[in-house]
Amino acid sequence: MLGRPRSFDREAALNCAMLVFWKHGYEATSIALLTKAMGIGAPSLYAAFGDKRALFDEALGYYAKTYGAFIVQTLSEETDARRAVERLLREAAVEFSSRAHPPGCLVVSAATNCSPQSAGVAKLLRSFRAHTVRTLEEKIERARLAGHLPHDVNSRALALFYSSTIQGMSAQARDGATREELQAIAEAALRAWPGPR
Amino acid sequence: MLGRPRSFDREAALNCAMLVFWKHGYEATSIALLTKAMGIGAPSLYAAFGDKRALFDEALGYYAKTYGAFIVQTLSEETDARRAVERLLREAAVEFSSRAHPPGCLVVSAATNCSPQSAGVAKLLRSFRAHTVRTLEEKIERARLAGHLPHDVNSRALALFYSSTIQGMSAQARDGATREELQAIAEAALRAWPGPR
DNA sequence: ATCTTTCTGTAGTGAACGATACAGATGGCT
DNA sequence: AGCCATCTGTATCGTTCACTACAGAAAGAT
Repeated sequence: MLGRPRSFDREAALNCAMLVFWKHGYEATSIALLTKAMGIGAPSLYAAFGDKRALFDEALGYYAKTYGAFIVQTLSEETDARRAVERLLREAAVEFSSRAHPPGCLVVSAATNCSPQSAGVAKLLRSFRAHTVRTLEEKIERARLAGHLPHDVNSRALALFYSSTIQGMSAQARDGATREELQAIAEAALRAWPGPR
Repeated sequence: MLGRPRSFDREAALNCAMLVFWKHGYEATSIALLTKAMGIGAPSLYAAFGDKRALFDEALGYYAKTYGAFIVQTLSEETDARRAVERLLREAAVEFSSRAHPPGCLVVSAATNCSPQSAGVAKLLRSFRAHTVRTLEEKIERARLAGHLPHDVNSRALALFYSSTIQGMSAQARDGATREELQAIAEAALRAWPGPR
């Protein structure tokens, strides 16, 4: 190691940047807003993270490993489709409404309003969401083939419904919904799980 | 009438502006993008509509009277709560996925990513959505008191669930969901309507 | 036909955007 | 202690932002 050492905690700064992106979204977050929240100057930001886009990509990765980890974990740990969806929705209700960080989900809400020149960010997040839908769909399809679900269930449609529920819960959280309200939404959505009526 | 008459159709221009706001959201829509889409110069825009915010407000009102009218109409015409929700979701599925205009709902998606200085737009749209939830909640509560629903139904929670479903459908439409997929989401959500299982 | 009033196009306003040049500060290394 | 690669703060880059001053064009009123 040579030269003057960095005067700030890189991970702590990254965490701060992520919170700002989470709250305002990619485009609406200015470098000035970031440097203020991270407590560093612009040159330090660029030296440590590249440019705004690279910082966002890294912040997104950090989100996936921390606050968004419950989704990845649930999808990998829960083999039973019904249990996976239950846990996904119930944990989302708690996570999205936590006062310890911005409401909702960064992957859902960080790039819904995009000008043409930063369409790449919207595309990246969309691919993240598409991956979640696909994983959920496969899980449901396996359950259907195993006979845990009626044969006429449309796996893709069901996966889209619960993905849409998560996006709706994120939107409601950003509109100020409380934990109890999000939990009620989750339970209502779970009533739509296929089965004899 | 005195002076040189306006060389463009004001309502047609307003319609174009609305489509751009619908597609990119309030902040990500620049004046340059607007003037290009409207086919007029910046001074004409400012003379006819005021400033960017006033233009957005008027575009929002125009949206409410045209593409978004089905929500207002459904909420005013359908007295039966169940029928209102069914019609809301089924018409939203068709409307949100139409190729004749940007996907999703302008009220849901035009100001989700906002910098602090245009928080007023986000607040305005949020109040629109809150009004919808309240109207739906009152309709459901009346149905519950009339005995059309189990007594232990939480009217607010159910209204939030279907509002959340609409927001989720808008998000899915923007992610590229087809009409059939949105319809499947709507039907799934309708399975959550309270009743004996 | 001329006047008057408004609109249109060019061209440019100050401010904020993302991103940097530069010089001085800093601390591990020899 | 002195060296030197790297970081930090100031001050600024060119671009784009929302917005407008100004001059010429256009048509109803007379």
